[in-house]
Amino acid sequence: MAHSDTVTRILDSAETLFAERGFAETSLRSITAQAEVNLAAVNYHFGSKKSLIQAVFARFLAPFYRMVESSLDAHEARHPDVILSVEEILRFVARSISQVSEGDRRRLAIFMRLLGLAYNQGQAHLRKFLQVEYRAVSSRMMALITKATPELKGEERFWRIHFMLGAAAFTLSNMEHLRAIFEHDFDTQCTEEDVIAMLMPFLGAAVRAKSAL
Amino acid sequence: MAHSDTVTRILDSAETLFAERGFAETSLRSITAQAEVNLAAVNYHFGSKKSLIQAVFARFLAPFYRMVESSLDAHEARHPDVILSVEEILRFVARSISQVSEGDRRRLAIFMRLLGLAYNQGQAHLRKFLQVEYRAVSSRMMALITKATPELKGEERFWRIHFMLGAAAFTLSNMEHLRAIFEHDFDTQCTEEDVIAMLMPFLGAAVRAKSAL
DNA sequence: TGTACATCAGTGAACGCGCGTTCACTGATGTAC
DNA sequence: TGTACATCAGTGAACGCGCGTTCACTGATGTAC
Repeated sequence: MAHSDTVTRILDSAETLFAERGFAETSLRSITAQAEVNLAAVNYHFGSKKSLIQAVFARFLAPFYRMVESSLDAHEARHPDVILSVEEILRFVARSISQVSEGDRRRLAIFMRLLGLAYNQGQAHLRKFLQVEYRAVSSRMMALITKATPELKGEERFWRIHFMLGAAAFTLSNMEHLRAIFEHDFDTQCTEEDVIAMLMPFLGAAVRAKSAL
Repeated sequence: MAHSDTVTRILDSAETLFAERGFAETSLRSITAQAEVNLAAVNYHFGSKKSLIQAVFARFLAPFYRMVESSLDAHEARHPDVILSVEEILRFVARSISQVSEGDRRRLAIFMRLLGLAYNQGQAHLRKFLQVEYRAVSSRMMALITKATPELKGEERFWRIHFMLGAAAFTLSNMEHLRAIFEHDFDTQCTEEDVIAMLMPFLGAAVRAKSAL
């Protein structure tokens, strides 16, 4: 599947529309109409709607993960044996995200919405896709978080990681809508970067909370 | 709309299936088949699928909110002028939830899934329904949280409330799936109550984090 | 250099399916006189 | 007490629509001999 102009235009439109409406609510007809491309071209190039969803995801995730890996490698080469805090780990992730999606805010919303969907029942194909394709990076992240929180039992760490994931996925995937509410309530602008800057100490403090067990 | 047996059976089936699959993925045909009821009965009793969704939601939410209101009233009568902490507020909510959904775990998952959907674009009818029907309770909760966190600026409190909402909505709406992963990873059982017990100190510490501003 | 064939991106129209909704209808129960 | 009518829960079948997918086809480009 060489990246012809048609393929790129389909991916661009799918990215925008998925982010705006979600997956089930976006028809192939609306994607191909916006891309000014023939309806059948999606099935010709991608085979199915499911594969298109995965392709949209992969186009964002592959460079993102490469970025995380290489910046972690660089850091570990410079500072071997240094144990990162949760906030520092999150900052690595956030920096990689903003580098990969530079200039295009929607990509972050898509990524997070997909993450949310992947955890929903009935989207097993996405969950499987994620697990298989990106096992390496996510287990590296898990190992770092484990080092950063040695006082937590494994069970509680599991849940806290998912609480963090939830806060991030919910907030970022609904970013546009939440910002609209915010601007209505407070009559102030608020950028995505502002929100992420507020999210990090929130999660950092949360993960260090005294255990409930 | 008197609560005939048919109405109750439709609501019960819709509740189960919505919780298992989500709203868009659940057809009226599957609901009426499980309820052993005629397909047309949904439109006869509820008018439309949207109204059915709202009715399922209302059946859970109305007693839940009544419970929160009355237990807050009782508490304020016993201890006037006492300022509740965020954890205590959350405990009031959690207690009301488990009292309302007693014996039926699915109801919590539905409630949270709906909350998540309400914040998604394209589900404007749900958002509006929630805002209109339950303005009173949610503004009372907001006022309590504001009292509990006097050191926060309004803007940051707004975002932290939504971070909390996200962690709770994501975790609880995907509870069944997350517990399946957990049990696979750790070979241990884990109840919904256990997860909620872990979530509360997590959120309490998070909301008290030092401001990023 | 010219011809025959293969490959491949893209197309237009149609297919079958499942969906939410509608509608004319039934049969039981209640009400008026 | 009996009859005529109204109300209402529920039904069976169909409607129209939008969906993802398929298929026979076109036309351009590359390749073999």
